[in-house]
Amino acid sequence: MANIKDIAKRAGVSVTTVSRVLNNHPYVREDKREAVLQAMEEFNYQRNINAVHLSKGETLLIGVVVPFTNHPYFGLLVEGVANEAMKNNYKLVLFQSNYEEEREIEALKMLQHKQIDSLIICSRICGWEVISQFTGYGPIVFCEDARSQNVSSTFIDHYMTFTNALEYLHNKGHQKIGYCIGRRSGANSRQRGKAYADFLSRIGESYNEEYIFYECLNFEHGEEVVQRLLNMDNPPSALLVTSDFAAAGTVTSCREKGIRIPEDLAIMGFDNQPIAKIMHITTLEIPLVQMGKKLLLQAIDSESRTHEEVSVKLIERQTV
Amino acid sequence: MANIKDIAKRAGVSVTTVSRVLNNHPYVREDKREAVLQAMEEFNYQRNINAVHLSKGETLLIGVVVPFTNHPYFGLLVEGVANEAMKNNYKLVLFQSNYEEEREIEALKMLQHKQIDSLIICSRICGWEVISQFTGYGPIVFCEDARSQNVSSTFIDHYMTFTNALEYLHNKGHQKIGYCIGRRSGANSRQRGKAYADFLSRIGESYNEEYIFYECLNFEHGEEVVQRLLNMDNPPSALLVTSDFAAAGTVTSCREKGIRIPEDLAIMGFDNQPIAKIMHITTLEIPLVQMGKKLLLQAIDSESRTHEEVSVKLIERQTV
DNA sequence: TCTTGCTATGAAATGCGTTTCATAAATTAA
DNA sequence: TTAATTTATGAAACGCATTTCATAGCAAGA
Repeated sequence: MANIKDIAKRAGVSVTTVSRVLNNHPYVREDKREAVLQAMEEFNYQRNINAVHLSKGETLLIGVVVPFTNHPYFGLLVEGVANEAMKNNYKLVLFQSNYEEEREIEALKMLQHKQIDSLIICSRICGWEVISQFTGYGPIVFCEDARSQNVSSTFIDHYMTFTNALEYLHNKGHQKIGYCIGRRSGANSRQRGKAYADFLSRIGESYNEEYIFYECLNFEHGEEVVQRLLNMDNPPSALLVTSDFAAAGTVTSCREKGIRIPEDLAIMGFDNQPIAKIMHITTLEIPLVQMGKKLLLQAIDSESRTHEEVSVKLIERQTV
Repeated sequence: MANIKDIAKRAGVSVTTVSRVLNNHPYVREDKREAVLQAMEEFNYQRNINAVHLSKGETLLIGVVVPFTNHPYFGLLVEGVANEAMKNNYKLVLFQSNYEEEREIEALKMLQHKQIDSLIICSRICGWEVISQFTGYGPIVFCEDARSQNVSSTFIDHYMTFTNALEYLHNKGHQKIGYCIGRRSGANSRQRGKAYADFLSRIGESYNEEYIFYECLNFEHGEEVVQRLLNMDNPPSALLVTSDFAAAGTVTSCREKGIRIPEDLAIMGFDNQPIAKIMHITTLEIPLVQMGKKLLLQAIDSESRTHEEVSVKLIERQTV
């Protein structure tokens, strides 16, 4: 394959001039520019991106760490990131972590090695003490409240959101409220857990471990929830389900088992995915695509560290 | 940041020796190896990946083109690719094409520029005359029958599969059968369309454009299908829905509208996603994760071009 | 003792584009 | 007309690791 030198020779100019043409720098006489372009055409010249990267020290590649790629929550988030990346001429390198710390570290190391320019971590696993070792290598952006860290973040105030949701159910007359969540650990889960505990003590209910359902990520997990519900002596009358798909699964399974919604069980979803609309699920709208966009913009801004809070909106439908 | 030269100087050896240590080449005396390792430790040496790429002419990056990232079909497929990529020390560069030809070409150009080592195209848009211009730059792997092309592929015989599914419904007593599909064009859609037309003429039914539903990708599209069904004078008695999520949406919507399944309408899904199991949807199991794995293995095999046919399995449940 | 062959090591070439620096030529301002 | 700019261009340095080639030392086999 022809390289810049061949083009220069062919066009009768220096490599510098070719580079100027390549990068649209000024100060190239029109006839020389033409000659260069023609030579490139003639040799079907392709510039070696790796040489460009080496030279410029940047790759136009941005890493995105998600626990799963085939989850609707991260699907929408990544879609938002991907759309904005496209607009800004960046490409995405996808890391599926499966919530394994090692995978996240691999991504951080790619940042360190400058194989990617920045890194977006959608659901952090590593502790901050690990993350902080890498902050010097490029922007790291989080999808959680990271205001105390030297990184950028786009986040939702999960404590407040969860509190509001619980209050809403309480105002609708529910006293026994449970919730379904994706994972036990994680900053977001912790915030929600705290909001839940605080809420319970405020309304004078005791904390019932049985009312919390973990690993509720997808449609299919709704079935397990209902199964456990059926085995309870004193089941909750309302459930906050932190994923519309899990909520939809729960609703579907309830219908099958003859549990009336919202009479026997009120269900509130999260995200406002299309499925929630179709199934008339009351939910909290989280602007995932918009968040993805913000995340990417923060990722490509290597100058400043910013924190953006995004607010959610209650969508009232028929399951509460 | 320290480079290989600094390390060499510090360890009192040549850069070649450092490179040997770096790449586990033989012929380095133990004490020198130690010295190099220590120097690397001391300077917290990170090798410049871009220099490695430039030098080696490879990137350990594989591109994956999907129309949407947040679609369960591609979600599972990419998961399969991602898992296998991890095992083989490759990373993925994700291209969301939105079925725009230009996006696919961008990916092909990255292959051409050697920014990625190979490319997996999950749902081709460009014509073969375009693709063939890029086959010389690295392996391009397709998720469709591409036996006639100089590329690798992992595919399903959609003609046969669709035919079998139609026969199955026919054997169950259905004469008026319609189908829902993602997009109008595309190799797979065409194969299915042909199977459908051939089937109709075989059973002596006339082709009814109304019985074909396009843009059926997700749960929410099921509702539209049912809406259209309700407006028909002579609706089909069975529907082949080429996505379990769309099938699930259809089932849900039918229940809401009082259409009994399978009595009034038989529904057969595709993929055997978890949602199909929960909702007892009869479906055709497509081993997406396994296909993803095969795709990746083909992508990293730069020597040979192979074609692997994958077979599907009928999962009988309650919607037919 | 003389080959042959392996072990060990480094200099230099290679991959390729960008950017800095120096210089020359052409304008514009004074 | 001279000084100050602006325009135009190229040589060389730079980013950095890999790999080829040459060489030297040493051991085993003939």
